[in-house]
Amino acid sequence: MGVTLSPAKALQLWHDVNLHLIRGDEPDLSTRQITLLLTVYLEAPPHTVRDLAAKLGVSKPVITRALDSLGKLDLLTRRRDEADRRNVLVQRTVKGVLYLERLAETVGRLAKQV
Amino acid sequence: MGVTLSPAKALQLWHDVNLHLIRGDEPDLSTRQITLLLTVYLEAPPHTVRDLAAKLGVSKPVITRALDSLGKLDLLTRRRDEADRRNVLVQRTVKGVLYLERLAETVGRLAKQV
DNA sequence: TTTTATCGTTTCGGAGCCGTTTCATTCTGG
DNA sequence: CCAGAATGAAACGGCTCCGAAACGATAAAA
Repeated sequence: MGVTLSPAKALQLWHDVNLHLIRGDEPDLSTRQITLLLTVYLEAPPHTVRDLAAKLGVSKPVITRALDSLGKLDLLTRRRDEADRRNVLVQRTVKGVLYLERLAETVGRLAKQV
Repeated sequence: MGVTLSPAKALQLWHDVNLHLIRGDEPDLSTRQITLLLTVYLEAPPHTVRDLAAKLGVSKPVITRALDSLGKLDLLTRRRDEADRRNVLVQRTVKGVLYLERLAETVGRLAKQV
């Protein structure tokens, strides 16, 4: 349960992954965007704008705009909640799954090299 | 040599650390800025603007501006190279050391919880 | 039904980051 | 000594992000 990571190796891993993200062709996601994306994929639905804003500790417009950006990239999608049409439900996409699979592979591979 | 990290744990770790960065009071650093900061602290000096730009795969003005931003935060500092006054040498600061120590502690602690 | 509350979006003004191009300073080789 | 190369910074235009406040749509309460 849990992985032991010395301070030096933690920094090296953080450096290597970020460097990989910079050098890659993938579009750059902000810290808030990647955290939002991971939250939707790691936690159980449903995900509303309000809930996501609270979980991330940011304002609702930040979520709305991040959903705009991530939606354009097909990494997430929105749907109206028919049970309560005030709500918007945030859902996963195939491209989002593939994106995070690549990210997980990268982190895992670089951790092994540390 | 190296740490084994399953895909699920890699994503959870990436999520947790980014969430911690968002929620913290620390000023948000861009991916390029944090990578630059880590490069200076992990690799041996001297560090010139040109070398750092090449290592990160970005243009020189990106480095110049990142140094402006990180300099305002006292995380890095500039000094003229007296041997070749065209060069600027990027150097570490006490605040930068402390900042990265905190980051390393955070990554290590959250990795243990994964 | 009418009023109140909730939800997500839009608007507004401000700030930061980006790449390209241009520039001043400094060094180097003929 | 002087023309050319190298270095980092500044200027320019474009894009994105941010929080606060105002807004319409929907639901719940009175």
